[in-house]
Amino acid sequence: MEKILDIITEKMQQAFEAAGYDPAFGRVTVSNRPDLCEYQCNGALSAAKQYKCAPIQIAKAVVEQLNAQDYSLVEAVMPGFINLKLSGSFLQSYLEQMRTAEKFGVAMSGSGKTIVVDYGGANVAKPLHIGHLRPAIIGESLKRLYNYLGWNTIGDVHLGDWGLQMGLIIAELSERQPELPYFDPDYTGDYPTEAPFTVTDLEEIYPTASAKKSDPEFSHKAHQATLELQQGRRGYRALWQHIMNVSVADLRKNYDNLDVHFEKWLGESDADPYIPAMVENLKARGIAVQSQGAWVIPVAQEGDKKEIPPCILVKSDGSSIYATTDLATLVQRMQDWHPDKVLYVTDKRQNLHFEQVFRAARKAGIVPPETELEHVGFGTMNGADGKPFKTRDGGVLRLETLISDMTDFVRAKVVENKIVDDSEVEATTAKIAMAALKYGDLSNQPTKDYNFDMERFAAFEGNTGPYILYTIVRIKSILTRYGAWEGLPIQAPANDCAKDLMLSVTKLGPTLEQAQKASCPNLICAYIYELAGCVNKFYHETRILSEEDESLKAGYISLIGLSKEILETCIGILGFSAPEKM
RNA sequence: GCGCCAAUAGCUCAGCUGGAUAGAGCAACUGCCUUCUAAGCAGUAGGUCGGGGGUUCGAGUCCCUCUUGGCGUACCA
Repeated sequence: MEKILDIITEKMQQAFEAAGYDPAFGRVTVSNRPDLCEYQCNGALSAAKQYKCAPIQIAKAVVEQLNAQDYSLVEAVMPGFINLKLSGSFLQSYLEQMRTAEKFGVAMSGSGKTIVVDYGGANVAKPLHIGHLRPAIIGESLKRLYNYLGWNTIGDVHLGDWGLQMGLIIAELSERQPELPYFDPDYTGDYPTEAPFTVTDLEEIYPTASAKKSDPEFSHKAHQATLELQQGRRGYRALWQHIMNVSVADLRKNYDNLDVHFEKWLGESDADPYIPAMVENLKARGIAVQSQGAWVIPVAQEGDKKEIPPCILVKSDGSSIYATTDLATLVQRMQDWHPDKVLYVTDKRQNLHFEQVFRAARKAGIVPPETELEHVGFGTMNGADGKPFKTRDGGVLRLETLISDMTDFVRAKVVENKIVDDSEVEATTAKIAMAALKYGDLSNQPTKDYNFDMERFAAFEGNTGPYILYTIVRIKSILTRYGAWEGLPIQAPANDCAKDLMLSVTKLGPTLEQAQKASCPNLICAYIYELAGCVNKFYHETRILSEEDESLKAGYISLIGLSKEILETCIGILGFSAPEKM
């Protein structure tokens, strides 16, 4: 469906033209003075200079050309604004179209296109910690958004399973248990099927090893192990497989708990087979050159404001680096999936890295010009005090712990409210906790740092996930009492509250479109907060079930039913869902 | 050093290619439950939009500069 703003902008442009002015001035925007009007056009103010006359004269002339039937208000006011209010019948027919259309008439801009969303970034051998929350939540949400807009979406967790961290673990293990056969280069037998460690062990081994990086001897050992692993040393590969098995099972469980699901569980290691041919090719074509002992792809361009270091393809010790695996991963993705777009959701500190990789990928011809590459760099999540999130003893907080803390906090309130049966407490709690957590994160601009404040996010009032859920639950309660409501047609607004609600409903399409364009799920949060506010106001001002005029009542029901559907669609895109009661 | 980003109410944040009186939430105070879930609604109070210049009929928004903070700056990811 065409957006309302486009419809009335078109009419405004025609009016400008008919009045003898450049139609380009006819852009209409949502009003910033809702007390005066619903939509406004400021074009007469801009046009005044060009036509050397008072803006109000232009505005008046344009207004005369507009068809008053479409609006309940059309006026030119000083100094030259054109104020518009839509007519009730216009809104009614627009909403009725939305109600009956596929996906509420939202334009399927991604129809026939494929996008790869690279957003997990979990490292094998490390449990998910607080730092993995944002990529998971934001990535999942963006993926669902693209999917809603018609794209074929492929979410790839892109495990960190091939870099130095693997070498660090192997080196640490070799010091702790040197007697294991994995470390005996002459060993030719089969390796044990059982891993010599558990997830819990790994959780302790990696940080210990990582802390030892400053020790030159250990560091060298870890780098050496990384190289040998990548070169295929048998024992190391076997050990690596153990780490993978133990770790991935745990990661799946944790992502499932977050309701985050990947279509592909590939990792850096899966890109490895593509590396040798890619490197040889780039060397042969002169795209990769030697520099300071390494093979690099120069990516500096004319007009760079800063010096962009070259993209390192092969380190001076012969091993690959994250740029190598990212490029090789692109080779694999282009070859297997032919995406129209590849979207990376990682910490914003990797901005430069992706700039280098993207440039290198273009230069090397790995990614054709028509395939879009985008990096969504999100900000850091800090503690409630604004400082980096740490546990009391200074460690990194596990994601599991964070979720269970949030769950406990919410459960206490659910129990206290006594609205749901004992048997439903856990399921309801889980939904509310997920809403609190995800909405709390997603309602911030992705690029900004923000403070994670559990009490604020899980608060049952204000701009929070639970508030949105509560609004939905209230509507559901009425709809259940009313009975079958799905086919009821939309009616013209009965009062101001109804009209505000209807106007808000029409903004679904523009919101989703803008959120996708800007990679900003927070726009969806802001939208449903506004929509929920309109619903609650309407709910408060209108006796719905006790309305005696059955026809009027049916109109109310139809309107809140549509509102509910839209709210649920939006929270589905954000990655959570509403319970029946709360 | 160079580059990127941020600075708006006591706190956490919006502010859509410059436009009318800078908006929410929390915290504070005040109303509204014999009526569909008060996890709600309505209202009061609170801001030299970091400082200073400039462009413009008009600047939180654009340009310059300064201050403060965060981040990045080839062999970690």
